[in-house]
Amino acid sequence: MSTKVKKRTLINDIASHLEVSIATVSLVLNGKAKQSRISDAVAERVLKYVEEVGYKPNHLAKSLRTGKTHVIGLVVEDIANPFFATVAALIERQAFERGYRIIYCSTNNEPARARELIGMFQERHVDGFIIVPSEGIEKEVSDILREQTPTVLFDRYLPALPTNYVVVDGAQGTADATRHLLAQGYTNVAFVTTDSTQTQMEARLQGYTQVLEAQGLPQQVKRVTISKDTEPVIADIQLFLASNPEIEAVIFSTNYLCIYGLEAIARLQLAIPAKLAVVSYDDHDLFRLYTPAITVIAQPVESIAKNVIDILLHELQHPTDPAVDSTQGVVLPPALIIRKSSIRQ
Amino acid sequence: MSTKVKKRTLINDIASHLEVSIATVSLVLNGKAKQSRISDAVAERVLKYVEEVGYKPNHLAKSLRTGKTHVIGLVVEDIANPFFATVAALIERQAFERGYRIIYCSTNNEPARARELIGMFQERHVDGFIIVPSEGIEKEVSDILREQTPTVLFDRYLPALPTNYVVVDGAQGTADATRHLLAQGYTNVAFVTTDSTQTQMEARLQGYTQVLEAQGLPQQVKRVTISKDTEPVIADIQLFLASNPEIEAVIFSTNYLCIYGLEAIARLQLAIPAKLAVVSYDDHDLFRLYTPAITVIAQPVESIAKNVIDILLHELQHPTDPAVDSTQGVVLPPALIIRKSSIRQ
DNA sequence: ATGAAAGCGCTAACAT
DNA sequence: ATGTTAGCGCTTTCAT
Repeated sequence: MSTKVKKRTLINDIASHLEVSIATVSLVLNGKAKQSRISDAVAERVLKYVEEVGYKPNHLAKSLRTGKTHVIGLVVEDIANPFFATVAALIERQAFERGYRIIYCSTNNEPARARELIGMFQERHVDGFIIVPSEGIEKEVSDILREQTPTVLFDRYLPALPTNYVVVDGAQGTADATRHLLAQGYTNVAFVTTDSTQTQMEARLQGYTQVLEAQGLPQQVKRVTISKDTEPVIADIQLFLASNPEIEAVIFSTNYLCIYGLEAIARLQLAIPAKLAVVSYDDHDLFRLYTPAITVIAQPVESIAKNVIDILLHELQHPTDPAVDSTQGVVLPPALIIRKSSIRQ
Repeated sequence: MSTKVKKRTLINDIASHLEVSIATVSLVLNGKAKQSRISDAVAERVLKYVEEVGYKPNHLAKSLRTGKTHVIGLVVEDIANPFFATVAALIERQAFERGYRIIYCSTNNEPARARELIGMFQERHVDGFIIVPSEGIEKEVSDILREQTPTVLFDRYLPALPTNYVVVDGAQGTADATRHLLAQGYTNVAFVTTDSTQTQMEARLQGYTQVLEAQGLPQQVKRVTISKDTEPVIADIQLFLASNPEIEAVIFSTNYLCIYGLEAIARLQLAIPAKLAVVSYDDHDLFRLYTPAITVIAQPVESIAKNVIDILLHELQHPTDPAVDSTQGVVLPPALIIRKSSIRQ
């Protein structure tokens, strides 16, 4: 005598209880009653009983059969970064409402990990991908494209590949910030960025370069190497600022660089904005609440999420002919939010 | 002539190419070659060819057959909260290394959403659950337990239910912080918390109450109602502080309450710590970098993650007799990190 | 030591 | 209008 655990209700149980075939049940459940000319009476009985016993179809079996999992794989750089966390949350909510689930993972910008995660998502048979691409994963992404899995990149894109993408106009954001600083009377503006050559980083740098070149003003670009260990990053920024005392204002190309930068500035005891004006990319609790509050180039997170999910769901629901390139590239405008850290006193 | 997309390699293809049965291939792939007395020669040929063609078994089929998905469902309060984000990242990494995948979702502390998510994870046949329980989800959790799905709660637990859990000693954390403030000479210490009756919140409050009672000092407890809209929360804290000018120090029971609190304090232009000393739960970039830096009761995130995943994987790999209660409750110590915001000047 | 075959639960083409 | 049945790709028992 074995202690049997209560068994789940199966489609079979429904069918035999109702004395109809399992096909009828399946058809009704999948909203194909009408087109299969199943009588309303039967359809109703099925629906009622299904509700009554709380029958839930086995997704594994369903997916195995249909080849669709209704799961989207989301590969971001770092889910603990508020920018990505916010976009992910917005995407998740919208996808959920439209019947899709999101599974997400962070690459920490390590190509090896990105490859691993994409592979894992493929093994899990995701229906589509949303990817914040690290450098050097062109091959994996093009493999996905070849298999015709709908995919949207965001935050940056891979110029070599014809993909859908949603990005923010980084050149415009930085240019706006740079002009704002010049208008405040700062003439010696520095730009602190990473050593990455990803599209969004290059664009942000370009906005800075172009404005200063046009004005014939000196440029000071510092490229920082990001490591898991935060201390060297802070020390690097600190050294840069200490060795270039002529700098009056600095723009940080990402939220985490600015966080490190604020630490460096605090150690150097430079008053913001009296000794050094500060502008950062991305809004953040810290920047709003810092004393003084930090001026930021904010990215339109709601709009990013909406565009990403709209494009992806459209492709998922209207498969396109791979022969024609129906790829979409969306570029959204950033917004400069001016706070005390960049106002000349 | 249809344009056939390149077909995935199946276990069948492997078997027929190698002219062995698919059972042999399956057995070898699952490390059961030895116990099925398959010749080393054959096993080696299989492994070599599998490697060569990059065969990846279909997880859906595998799961349908075995009933195991090797996926763990992680239900947290808010994945954008750095505390949960950090614990989630640590759990994910450890689980990954041991062959398990994590899918996670935020409840925003809404019981309805928690129920929905747990249901969704069950539909996806997760092998186990890690849950930060909202109030009022005792029924769903006890359903999970009845189905004998291994489960671990963390951050708080459900006293009515015999579950595994990993929590931090909130009473001790708050008591340490309160004693520290008293030692600094502050006698009028307030405690700002939420209106939640979750175990961790009650414990944190208790630590405060007990210390002040023991000293015969006055207590000032403010319970704030959290809403999606941040403005009323800030206003509420601001009003509380403004109406009780005798308060010399305040302890916030969560990181987000303190963030709202800092905003309120800034609006009231109260100097920290000259006019008001501040201590918060959880460490955070903002607290480290704020001027002055904020004293915090830090939770041992690595240890929380390690305990959670160890307990869960143990249960997953060594199913226990449901008749005996082998449930584990782990209580970890917090650490008081003293910074300038609580040092009397 | 290896192979044949029965399912896991569901969908959908085909029969009736 | 409804029922029968062949798989989806894999694991595992049982037979050889």
